[in-house]
Amino acid sequence: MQVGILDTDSGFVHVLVKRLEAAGVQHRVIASPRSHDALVALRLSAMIVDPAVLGPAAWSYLEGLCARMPNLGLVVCTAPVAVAQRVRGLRLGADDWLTKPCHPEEVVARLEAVGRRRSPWDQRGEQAPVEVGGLSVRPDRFQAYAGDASADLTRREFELIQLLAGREGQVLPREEIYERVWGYSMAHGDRSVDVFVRKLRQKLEKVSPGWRYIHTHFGIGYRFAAEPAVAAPAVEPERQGGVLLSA
Amino acid sequence: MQVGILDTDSGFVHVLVKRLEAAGVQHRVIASPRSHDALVALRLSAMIVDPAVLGPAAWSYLEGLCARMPNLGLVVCTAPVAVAQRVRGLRLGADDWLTKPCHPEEVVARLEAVGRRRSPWDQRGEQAPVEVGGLSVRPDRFQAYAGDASADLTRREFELIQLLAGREGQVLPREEIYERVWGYSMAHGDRSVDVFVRKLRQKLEKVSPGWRYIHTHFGIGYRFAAEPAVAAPAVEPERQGGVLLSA
DNA sequence: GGATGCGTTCACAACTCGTGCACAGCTCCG
DNA sequence: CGGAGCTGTGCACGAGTTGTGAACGCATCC
Repeated sequence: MQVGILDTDSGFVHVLVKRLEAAGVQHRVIASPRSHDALVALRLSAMIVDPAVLGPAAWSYLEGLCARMPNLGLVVCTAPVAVAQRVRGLRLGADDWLTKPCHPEEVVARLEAVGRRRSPWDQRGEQAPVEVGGLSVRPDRFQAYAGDASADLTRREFELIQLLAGREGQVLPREEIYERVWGYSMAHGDRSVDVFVRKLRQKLEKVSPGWRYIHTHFGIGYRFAAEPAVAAPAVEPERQGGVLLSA
Repeated sequence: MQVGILDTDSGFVHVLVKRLEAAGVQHRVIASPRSHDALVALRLSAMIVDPAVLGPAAWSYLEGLCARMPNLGLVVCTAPVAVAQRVRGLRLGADDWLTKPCHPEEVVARLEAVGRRRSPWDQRGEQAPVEVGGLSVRPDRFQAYAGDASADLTRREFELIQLLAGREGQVLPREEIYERVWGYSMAHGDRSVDVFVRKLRQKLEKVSPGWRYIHTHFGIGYRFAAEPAVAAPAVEPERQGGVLLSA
């Protein structure tokens, strides 16, 4: 988990950093506000923010941040403010809202609590393997099995197939896939999803030849379902024409 | 989201319940501690707990709860305690820890923040499938089902059948169909609706042979209704058409 | 420092879907 | 019964979407 700290209170930041180090949490201090794109590039899992740093545009900045990176864990840490402010922040998308002075140990604990919920695939060891149509995806090994064949999966590949197989039969729009796997919203022209679908198809083809698992829905996204590859399944492929009428 | 409230502070509970009602959140008050199994049966998404209710076994009770229901959002709400206690609770698996007195509005906001993260794929409001005369159109799959046969639908096809089937029995004028599905008004001489009706008829015929779902009303538009395809043209049961035209 | 593996981006090929058109078949009305 | 106007159907084109191979940057590991 990579945590970003956006705050100017150097004393607080210093103490916090020491705690994070003690807890073995990766982190980086962000001295001044940055564009959302710049933050995306940092690949953060969570952020600790004091909106005071952001000046008058704080609310819209936070709102934009939550829109751009829906999977970012956001812990706000401010001087005492009215309840209404805290509620507004939480409604906006913040995961927690602490009031200074706060104990760094508690900040870390809350950060971990947020992270625990944030991305289910981080706790993959505890997740039950997904078993669909003769294929099983094992979270504890980053592998896909079918019979006695198996394929190693990279992190992205694993997250992608985990998401797809976990929603067997449903068509997942590209945007949703991107948000859930990558953690932030898709930029126009981004083809990463397609590329990883291709990689997965290649690996699955090797593991379980003659079967097709990831189906394209043109203009929408992808759907996971175990179906024989070539032989025409009951209704699926349309070979249009009078055949239909004569049937 | 079904929320459980486990607390004996009746004043607090009362105010909280009113807030939850105002926010339209399903909830139920749990007067006294129950076994984990009993809680599982309640199908809660989240819980608000004051561990004071639990007596000396509070920690182990909470620990067991988190182990038994890892997906349960857990918001703890106590009288002031030491930081170490809060940290312990959060580490144990609690998602948030509030100190009384706390504003009910904030409790609800934090509950929602927890729910937002809890399990991302539970919260996607799934559109209900349209079920008409043995045919079901599933919005989450972009498919039409009848029995065990199914057909993939393209976006336009799906939107069109969704509209028609959603207004079973009604005759929809071409212009209205066009405006609702295409989003803008039909140019003179545009035959797109007809073409897509044809495509849908082909696919539905294959999914559910012997049935006719999309009926033409000459000069007006189309009507969706499940009717056996009549091979015998002798006695036409289509007296409806004339009625409609004369009306 | 070099090698390897991963994620991303790019360019081009292949494909799908939506649409317009032409013609055939049908319905309604006089 | 015949004609005008709708509707059904097949075909083909083009824009936009997706598949695919390769190259690049970056991090990690030796």
